[in-house]
Amino acid sequence: MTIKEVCEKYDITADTLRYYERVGVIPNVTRTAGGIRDYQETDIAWVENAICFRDAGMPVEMLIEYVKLFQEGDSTIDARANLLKEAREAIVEAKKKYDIALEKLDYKIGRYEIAQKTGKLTWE
Amino acid sequence: MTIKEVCEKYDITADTLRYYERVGVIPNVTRTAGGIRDYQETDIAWVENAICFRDAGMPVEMLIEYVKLFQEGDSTIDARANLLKEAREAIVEAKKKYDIALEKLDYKIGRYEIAQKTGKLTWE
DNA sequence: TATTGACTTTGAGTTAACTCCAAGTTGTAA
DNA sequence: TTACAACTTGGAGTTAACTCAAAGTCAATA
Repeated sequence: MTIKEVCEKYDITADTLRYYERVGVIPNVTRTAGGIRDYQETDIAWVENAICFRDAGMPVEMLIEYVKLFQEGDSTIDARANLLKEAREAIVEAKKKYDIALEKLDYKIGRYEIAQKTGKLTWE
Repeated sequence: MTIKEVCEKYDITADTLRYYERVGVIPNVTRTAGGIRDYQETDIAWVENAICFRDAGMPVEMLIEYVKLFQEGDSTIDARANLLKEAREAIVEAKKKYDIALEKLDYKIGRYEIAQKTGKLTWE
C-alpha cells in the first residue's frame, strides 16, 4: 500500500505519516527496492493504533516510548503493560472531564432554548 | 478574591489566568482602585467555565467567540446557542474516539496480563 | 516610612504536534 | 526514453496554548 493510499484510508496527511515514522511513533515502514514506502499489514496496524491513541489525546512522546520498548523485546513486557495502564487512566480521567463539560453545556443549551422563545436570557 | 487564591482554588497558574483575560477567554476581571484583580462571584464563574470547557478540549478561540457574543447582548442569543451546540457535538465525537481507544487499550492490557504470566507475548 | 513580596503590563520565548519547502529520486505512461 | 506525477529527505516554519522575563506599581508589615 502506498503512502497515498494510507493517507486516504485514514484521512491523515502524508507529512504526518512520515513524521510519525521519523520520530518513532510507528516503527520503520517497509520500503520498495527504490526506497519508497510500501505499507504492509503490520505497518498499517501500527498506523491505525497510532491514530486511534492520538485521537484519544495520548501524547506522541508516550507512543514513541511504547514503540521503543516494543523493539527491545520481551524483557520490556512489564514496562509496556504499565505504560498502557497509565494511558488508560489518563483517558478515563479525560472522559470524566468531558462528562462534566457536557453536563454544563446541556444545562446552558437548555436555558438558551427557553431564551430563544422569549428573546431574552433571564440571567447568567 | 486575589489571583493567587483563584490559582490555588482551580490549580491553574496566574499567567494562564491573566492570559485568559488578555485574549478574551473570560471578560475583564473586577479590579481594586490600585488596578489589582479582585475576582467577584461572576468573574469566578467565568473562570470555572473556561477551565471546564478547556479541559474538554474546547479551543480557546471558541471561548473567545462566546464571550464576544455574550458581550454584544441579547441579539446574539441564537449565535451563542449554535456555538454551544457545536461545542457539544465536538465533545460527543471526541468521547466516541476515547471509547474506541479504551477498547483497544483494554484488549492490549488483557493480552499483556496473560503475557506477564508466561513471560512472553504470543503475538503482536 | 521603608522594605518586602505580590501584584501589574508588554512582549518575547517555549512546547507539542504537526506542516511546509526545496532539491533531488523513482516509477509509469506515451 | 522522455516527461511527469508521486515519491524521497532534511530542515525550517507554523499554530495553539500557554509560560516566562523585565521593569515597574501596590499593599501589608516591621
